[in-house]
Amino acid sequence: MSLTDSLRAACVNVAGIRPCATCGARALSVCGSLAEDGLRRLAALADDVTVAPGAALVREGDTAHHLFNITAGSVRVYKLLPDGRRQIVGFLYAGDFLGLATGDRYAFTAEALEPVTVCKFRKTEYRRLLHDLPDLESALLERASHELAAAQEQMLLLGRKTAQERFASFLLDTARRCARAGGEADRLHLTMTRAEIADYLGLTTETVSRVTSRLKTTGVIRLLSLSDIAILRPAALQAMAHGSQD
Amino acid sequence: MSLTDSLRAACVNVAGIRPCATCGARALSVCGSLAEDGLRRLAALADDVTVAPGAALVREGDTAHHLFNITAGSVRVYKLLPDGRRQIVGFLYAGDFLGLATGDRYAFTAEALEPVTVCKFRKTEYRRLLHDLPDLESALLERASHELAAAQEQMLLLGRKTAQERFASFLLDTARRCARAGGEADRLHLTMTRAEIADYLGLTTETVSRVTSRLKTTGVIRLLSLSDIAILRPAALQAMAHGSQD
DNA sequence: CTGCGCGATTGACGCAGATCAACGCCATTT
DNA sequence: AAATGGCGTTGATCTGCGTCAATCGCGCAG
Repeated sequence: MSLTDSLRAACVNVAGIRPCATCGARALSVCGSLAEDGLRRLAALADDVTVAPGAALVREGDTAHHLFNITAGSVRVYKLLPDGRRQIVGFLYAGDFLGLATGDRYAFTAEALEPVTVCKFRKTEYRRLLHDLPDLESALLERASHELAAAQEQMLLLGRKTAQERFASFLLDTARRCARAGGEADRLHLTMTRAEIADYLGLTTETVSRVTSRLKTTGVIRLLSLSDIAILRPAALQAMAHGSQD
Repeated sequence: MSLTDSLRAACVNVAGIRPCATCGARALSVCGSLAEDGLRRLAALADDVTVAPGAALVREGDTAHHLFNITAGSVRVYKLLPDGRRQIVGFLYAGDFLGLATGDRYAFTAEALEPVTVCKFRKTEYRRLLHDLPDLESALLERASHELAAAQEQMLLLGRKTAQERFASFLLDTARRCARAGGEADRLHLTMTRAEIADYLGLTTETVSRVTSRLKTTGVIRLLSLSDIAILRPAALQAMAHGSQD
């Protein structure tokens, strides 16, 4: 792995490729806050890495040496209880930052759902750079604020919403993200399995499946395939997500 | 209220009182990162406010004009569903910062549990100050990271833990906080009601009460009063919190 | 094409925790 | 001291979702 890394780094440096210039995730990411000069300094620290589906970017309990910027693909971030119960605390996509909620050690595991590419940074170097680039630090703080607000919304979901309300909220969130990434509204693509959705929503796969069927038979959504969903009645879904009856 | 505020502000300025110098919360707070000069500039923006029990610091949906630093007392932060279901997303104590997870509008309500004192800042002014005081911004980012990690831990609790595991986790967290605030380990003081604990843990008051009784009869804890608890078997509580049997 | 295997769906049943209800405790008021 | 009211506890019952199990459907290897 470190061999692969150094090969890539070498490639980037030697060939003089400037990945940031062509990076589709830049506009969505904290890097978007940086001017030419800052971007160059950031790029000098970045290690461009590809991760295969199922492979881990970081593991819960490991010493937190690195930070990541997702540039393509999607990632599951989760915590485990000793007996194997899993809570997925978030899914990450292009533009998302991984490692904000990190102290000395990672408190979560992050694994690729699809082929993923990331910009990988050494934490020590990144920290030094933050000191020099206040814009980057502001952008990170901004990002952290949003994540915190999202986390609080998820606590409301996990603590107080019914299965149907949870799933409706999840579909709307996902649709919003897909739209922001350039998809059409009322259309969404899932990169994770039912089991992963369940572990994100604090449910079981069976319950996720039942709720999906119900939304299908009531004409609120339509399944184009297992992983592609059309929202037929957005208002109804919205109402459900916020706790109105059926 | 704005009269009270201006009187206090005047008092601080005219009488030359420097509340930071005597502030018990400074060591616990982001202000702790500031040198003499930065602290003076921060203090110049601070409005020292007292809030009565039950009164709101901020209300969900209001335009987010202010940020707060809790200097004494405790606060409940919660979100509501339209039908009244409540999720308390956190309790705040001396040294805690309120307003990190804030965009244009507050996404939560914050109310005093006890008499509370805060340093209140105008968001616009605070932001300008952040620009000049990178140490403060770093400290805030650090704080946001910790909060995010805590939020993820709470998602694990809400999504995957049993009632007993949730309550055990809550007791340990609270005991740790009490210890950090100068109390003895294995002893804790609750500033909230059973209903508030329930709304924090995604349970009902009845379930909180039943679990408390069980821990009492199994000799894991002892109730000195309704709001003061001694942990008799910390290891057992720890095991419970992480999901071991009984 | 056929068989295999994994993920998704559907059904039957059970249980942890919610709901409903009664009561206890204690502080405050009159 | 009696009445009031808010909070906490305890018991009986109910239910949403989990658990267990069977089946389906689709992609893939041979």
